[in-house]
Amino acid sequence: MPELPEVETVKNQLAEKIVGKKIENVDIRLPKMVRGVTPAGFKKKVTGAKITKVSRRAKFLIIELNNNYALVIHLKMTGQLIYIKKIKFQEELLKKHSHIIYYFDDGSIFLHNDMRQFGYVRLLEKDELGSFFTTFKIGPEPLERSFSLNKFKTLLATKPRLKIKPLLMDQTFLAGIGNLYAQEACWHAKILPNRFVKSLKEKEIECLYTSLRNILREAIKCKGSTVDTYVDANDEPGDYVKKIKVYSREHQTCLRCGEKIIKIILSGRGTCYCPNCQK
DNA sequence: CAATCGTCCTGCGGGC
DNA sequence: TGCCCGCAGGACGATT
Repeated sequence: MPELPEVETVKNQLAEKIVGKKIENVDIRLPKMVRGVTPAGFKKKVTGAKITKVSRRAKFLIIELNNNYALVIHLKMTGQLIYIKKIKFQEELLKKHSHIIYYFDDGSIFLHNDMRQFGYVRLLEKDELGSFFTTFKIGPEPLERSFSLNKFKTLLATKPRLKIKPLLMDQTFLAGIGNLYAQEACWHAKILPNRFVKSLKEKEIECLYTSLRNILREAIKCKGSTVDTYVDANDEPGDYVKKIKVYSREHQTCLRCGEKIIKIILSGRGTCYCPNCQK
C-alpha cells in the first residue's frame, strides 16, 4: 500500500521522466476512476497539455499542467503509476488493471493501474490545490524541516485520549503515514501501538519522533516497500520490505528479542507488535 | 468526542 | 480438484 515513501519515490522518478512532455491522448478504460469531472471533460482538458511539475502532498501525487489544471492522484492500496519509454505503443505493455493510459507525444506512455479500483485521479484548477488540502485538513509533512520535535509534542498534546498507532495513521494529524510505517515506528520506538497518547513519556515521544523520521527517510532511499502490489514508476519493487520489523509478521519471532509477534485489531486495522520489547 | 461499521473491489488462502 | 466463504485495507460518511 503506497504510503509517503512510496508516493515520494514515484514522484521523484516521474518528475525526471515526464516533466515537459505533452499528453497526446488519454484512454480512460474505467471511468469511475476519474473523479469530479466527466471522463469527456477530463479528456478534453488534459489532451494537448504539457506537464510542468510533479509533486507530493501526504499520499497524493500532484501533476501540474501548463493550462491551469492539475491532476491529483491517490493510489489507495493497490495503485501503480508506471512510466514506459517505448517508441511504439503495444497492447501487451498493458496489464489487466491498467485503467487509465496517458500517451505522450514522444511515444512513451504512463499507466495508472489499480487492481482493487479504490484509487482515483481528480482534475483540479491549480489555484484550487491549496483549498483542496485545507478542506481535507491534511496534517503536517513529517519530513519537513519545520516539523520539529516540539511541533510533534504540541500536536500529540491535543489528542491525549487517543491510541498512538491509529493516531499516527490519521491523515489530519500527520500526512502520509499508513498501516505499515505506523507499526514500524512503534516497534523502533519500543512503544505498544495501543498506548494512550497521554501515557507516553517525554523520552518515548522523542524516540518515536526520531524513529518515524528515520524510517521514512530510509524507506525513501530504498524506493519504498513492496508488500503486495506496489511498484515504483519503473515497475520495480521497493527494497524497504527487507527492513520491515513487525508489519505482517504475526507468529514470527521479534527481530530484536526473539519473542513471538502478536497481531491485534486497532481501529479496524491489523496491527502487529512485540509484546516483550514494546512497552 | 471517539470508536465502529459499511462501502468500494479483487485476489488469495482456508476449509471441506 | 474445485468451489465457496471470508478476509484485507485507505479514507470517508453515517451511526452509536
